[in-house]
Amino acid sequence: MSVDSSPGMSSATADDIRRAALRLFATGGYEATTMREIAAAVGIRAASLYNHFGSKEDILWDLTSTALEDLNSESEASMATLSPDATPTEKLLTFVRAHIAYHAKNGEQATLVNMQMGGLSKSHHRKSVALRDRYESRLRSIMQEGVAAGVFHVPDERVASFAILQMGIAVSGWYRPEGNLSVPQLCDVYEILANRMVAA
Amino acid sequence: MSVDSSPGMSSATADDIRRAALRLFATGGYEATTMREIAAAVGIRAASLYNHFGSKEDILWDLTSTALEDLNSESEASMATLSPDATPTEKLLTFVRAHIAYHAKNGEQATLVNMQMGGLSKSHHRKSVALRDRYESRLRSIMQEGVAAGVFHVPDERVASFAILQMGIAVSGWYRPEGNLSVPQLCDVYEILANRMVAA
DNA sequence: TCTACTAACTAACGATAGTTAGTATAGGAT
DNA sequence: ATCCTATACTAACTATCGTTAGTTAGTAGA
Repeated sequence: MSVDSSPGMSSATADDIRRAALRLFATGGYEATTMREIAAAVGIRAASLYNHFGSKEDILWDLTSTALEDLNSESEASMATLSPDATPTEKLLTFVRAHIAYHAKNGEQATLVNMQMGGLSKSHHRKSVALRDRYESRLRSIMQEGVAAGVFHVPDERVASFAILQMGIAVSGWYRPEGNLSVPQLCDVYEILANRMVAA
Repeated sequence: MSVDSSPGMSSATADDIRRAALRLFATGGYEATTMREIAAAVGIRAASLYNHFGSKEDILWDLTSTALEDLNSESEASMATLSPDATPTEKLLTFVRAHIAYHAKNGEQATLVNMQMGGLSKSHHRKSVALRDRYESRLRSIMQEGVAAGVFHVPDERVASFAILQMGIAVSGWYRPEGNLSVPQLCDVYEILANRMVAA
């Protein structure tokens, strides 16, 4: 028995399972998806899934934790490109650009995180919420910094943060790369909208 | 056998079932909620639910269609208060105010519509999507009118519409009436944010 | 060549889901 | 007083779920 389960090393079959489960969970929901459906999408039998993952919830947790860690690390990597004396506006726009880019390029992962976290065990759910909070608090800090510096003027900094986050998260629900907007163009649009929201 | 099922006339027990199912579906998800759980929340046995609704999906459809019709009718009622020569800005702010008020006051209904429509039958799902599209297209029209009149300046009117819709929908996920923001205050905040998004 | 391991298979288990059948009871209308 | 309807109950059915057991074919290393 091997049961990779860890998002690090993994066989080709485990990756096939991840891909199939991600698509099925995101489109049909975690509870509504059966192990037999996942197996059929991969081309094996349901019992063989247990050679790669310990349980159905293990697959969900694998996908969820990977998605949240990717989101955090891509966001942190973007922010790290800024000079230490960047203005709050520069920080905000950089955050928004990474936020939009992730949600445009990883629609299924984002959908999973935003709609299917209820399928996780209590312990995994707690860890996921912590990762999500860590991500969201980064925007809250930027917002507070801008307000304190007098360059952002928002009626309520908590509400404004949620609004910016959520309009980006929604991108994962409708954006299609084959449409008439490229990802950089989409990021441009949201940079403008976010910038207007905080400017007096 | 009576099986009211229609959102019009209904017994007190049917309303109890609606309330319990709404809460359970919204918090735990449709697929993850069992008929026995709903029944227990009402204080009856699972089989007795079938005196009031034909199936589990019937309950979901009852709640979903009611929610979408309420959303549409409240929005239309708000727009009807405007004079015929109202400006695009007045129309936008009126739409946003009703949008936010509904999502603040009806968090569970909104959550249901936004996350659990996948549990509906194909036919009911089609009707729900049509109702939702009717709602969303009203904002699109306002946006187009404002852009055509030269008073709105948005980088992409489709994206801007989605952004305004979604930042309001998200309110249903976090707003609590016992917090430090009243519904009118919350509407004020979002009026400002939406107004800024379309103003050059 | 023998061995150990991976990963697939078939078959089946126990639990639980939505649902139905049949029955009992209370209250209003005739 | 008696029917009738509404609504509750108990009991059970059937389907399907996630999961386990036991087995087998292929493969890399000693």
